[in-house]
Formats: sequence, structure tokens, C-alpha cells
Amino acid sequence: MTTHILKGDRSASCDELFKALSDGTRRTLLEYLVREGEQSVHALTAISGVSQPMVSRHLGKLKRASLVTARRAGRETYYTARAKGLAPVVQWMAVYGALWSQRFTALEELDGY
Amino acid sequence: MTTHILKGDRSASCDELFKALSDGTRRTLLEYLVREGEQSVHALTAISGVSQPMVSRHLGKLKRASLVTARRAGRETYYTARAKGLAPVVQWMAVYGALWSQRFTALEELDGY
DNA sequence: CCATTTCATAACCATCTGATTATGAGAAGC
DNA sequence: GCTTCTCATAATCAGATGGTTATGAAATGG
Repeated sequence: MTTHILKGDRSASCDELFKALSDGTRRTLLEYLVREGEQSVHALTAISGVSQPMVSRHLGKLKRASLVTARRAGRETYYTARAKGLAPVVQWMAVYGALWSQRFTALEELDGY
Repeated sequence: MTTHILKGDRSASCDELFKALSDGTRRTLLEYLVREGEQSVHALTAISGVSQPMVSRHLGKLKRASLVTARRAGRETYYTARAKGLAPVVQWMAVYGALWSQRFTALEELDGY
């Protein structure tokens, strides 16, 4: 009963993760956090192209998807990208992407990046 | 000007891909196609839990995201999972997941799968 | 203490999206 | 030829979602 939990366990977090990643603004925020490290809402608003309340809401979704963590310091809130948050999606990719073609051959074609 | 095209090129397909993958029913269809190979709309409807028109529409989205291909044979249409379709997402993962933590360490924790 | 900064929440709106039923167009079978 | 099967599209609808402005709470700084 421990193995073979393809559905039911992962799918919930996968759903939240894929949904979180399916928005361009959200990905922009996440990408910026990954590249630049911990950032305040203020800084994120500056680069997001949307209003501050919207940034807060996007960050909230990323947080609920476990893709970021928040740290309050005075009046600022600093958000940080959370590495392990992507794990369920990576697993999904590994199962279906790999099962289905060569094991992440595409990774070798990255070069430029 | 040739390199550093993180945005603009990939983001379009990434958006469509993540959106396509962000729906549970769509993932179920795709997963089934990956595991069982080419399937008719009829067969996919049987396992989807939703109506046939909805299955057609979901397949349409998967097709536009380049995740499946369609082959008409008589009155049936057979859909097939398309391996390379995931590439942009895999690349995104590689760039941000890797840049951000150890290079896909999560993959090593797959065991059960 | 008052003004300002920083953030989150509320109220609201337009649009997208998933789902349904109804319909229509082609193939197959009798 | 008529019926049946397979699929896609149209018409609709409820609810989620991205966006905005307005507001409020809490911390900082004169």
C-alpha cells in the first residue's frame, strides 16, 4: 500500500503546482526569485508589471504551492524560492516524460542555457 | 543577441504547455496515452469521467500544445502522446530547477517509481 | 505624534475555462 | 437507404481567475 501511489497523493500537489506555474506573471516572479534570491514584495512589484496587490496574491498562490517561502522582517516581507517545491512536477516529468521517450534526453540539448 | 533568449521564445510555448498540463482531466488523458499508446476518442471518453465533447476539447488543447497528435481513420480519430512536446517545460525545469538547487536531486529520490 | 512606507485584504469587474446538452457531419453495417 | 456509431462543434452556464482601485494594519522615521 506504500508504493504505487501515482494518483491521489501526487496529483493534488501536481495540480496546484502546474496551476501555479501556468501563469506568466507568476513564473516571472519565481524566475526572478531564483536568479536574484530573496526579495521584498516591493522589489517584486517593481519588476512584475502588475499592481502590488496582484503581486501579493500571486505570491500567495506560489506559497500555497510550496514554491516560495515568506519571511516577515519589520514592515517588509521577503520571499524566497523553495527548491524542493518543484519535486512533484519533476517526478511527474520523470514518470511520464521518461517512460514515454528517452530519459530526459532533452536536457542534453540545453547547451545555450 | 542570439543567446540569452530566456524570454520571448520559450515563454510562449511554456505558457501553453503549463496551461495544458494544469488540468487534471487533461493529465489523466495524457497519462493514459503515454501508458497505453494510441487511443480513440471513444476509448479516452470511457476512462476520462467526462463527456465526449469535453474529451474532444481537452484533446484539442493538448494538440495545440503539441503534446499529442491526431490520426483520422474512418470514423475514429486516434490520438498519440508526442514525446518532444514536453521539451520546453523540461528546459524550463532545467534552467530554473537546476540553477536554483542541486541539479535535479529530486530525481534520485524517485525510488518507488 | 504624525506622516510615510510596506504589505495584505476587500470589493468589484471582465474574461477565461470546464462542464453540460444538443446538433450535425461522416463512416460503417445491416 | 436507413440506422448506428464516432467525433467535432455550437450554445449555454456556473465558477474560477487575473486584473484593478480602495482600504486598513503595522512598522519606520522625522
